[in-house]
Amino acid sequence: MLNQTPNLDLMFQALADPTRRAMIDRLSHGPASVSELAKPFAMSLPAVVQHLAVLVSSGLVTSQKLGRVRTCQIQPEALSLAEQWINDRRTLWVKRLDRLGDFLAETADDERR
Amino acid sequence: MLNQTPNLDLMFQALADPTRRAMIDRLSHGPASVSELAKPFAMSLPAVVQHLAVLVSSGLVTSQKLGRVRTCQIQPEALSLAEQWINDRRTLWVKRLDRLGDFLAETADDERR
DNA sequence: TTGTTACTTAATTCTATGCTTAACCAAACT
DNA sequence: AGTTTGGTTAAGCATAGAATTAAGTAACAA
Repeated sequence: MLNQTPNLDLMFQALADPTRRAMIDRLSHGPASVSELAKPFAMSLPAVVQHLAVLVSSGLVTSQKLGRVRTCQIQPEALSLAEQWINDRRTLWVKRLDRLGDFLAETADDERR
Repeated sequence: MLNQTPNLDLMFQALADPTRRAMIDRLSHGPASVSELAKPFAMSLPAVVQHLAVLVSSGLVTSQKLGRVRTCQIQPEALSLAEQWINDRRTLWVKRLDRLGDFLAETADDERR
């Protein structure tokens, strides 16, 4: 059923487009139909739907159709995954800086003796 | 000096490529030269340098040349910015869920009376 | 049943991205 | 001085991405 296997390539690719980020922004306030999502944009409906498809296949958004309206919502676990990846790398770098700081402090300490 | 004005489009675009994420991963352990960065990859040096250029113009990485070797390092504030964007949207969604939960709990409460 | 709404599909166009090879430059050895 | 090392520049190519228009379907409403 789910073809939204979360994948960092697809997720970051999806987030790289301002239209798609605006759509996520909208969805962060609650679910929306395709035409609701499309309203703020000066582009054709098929274009919006293509953007939506990118978001869905990245796993960041899910959607289901009821009658003739398709409702979309954010997938917070997927967002979390992307967030985590960045955080992990950033944290690693900061920890390394800390160790470097310790080392320099120690060296300065040795100098003083 | 800095053409790395952090820009979400460019940052997420930069993060969307596995080669570039691997480069960031490498740099999260400490600075590296261009050829050090290139070593793990089965692609030409110019290709690696092009990836590096994407990272630099996104603001995620900086580099400077000393003699003939260019040293690269991660820019954690830029990473932070991307991380923040995701976190803000995800958090908004979760808060909305909480309010919805409260509402449903209240409604159930009313039912019981 | 006829029209309108809410999408969906398909074909096309144009630009951007990721890669390659070849040639070049300048610092550092020998 | 000559060579290797580390990186840069440029040109070209193939694939992927963002948009368009036109035509189609299926649900609901009058």
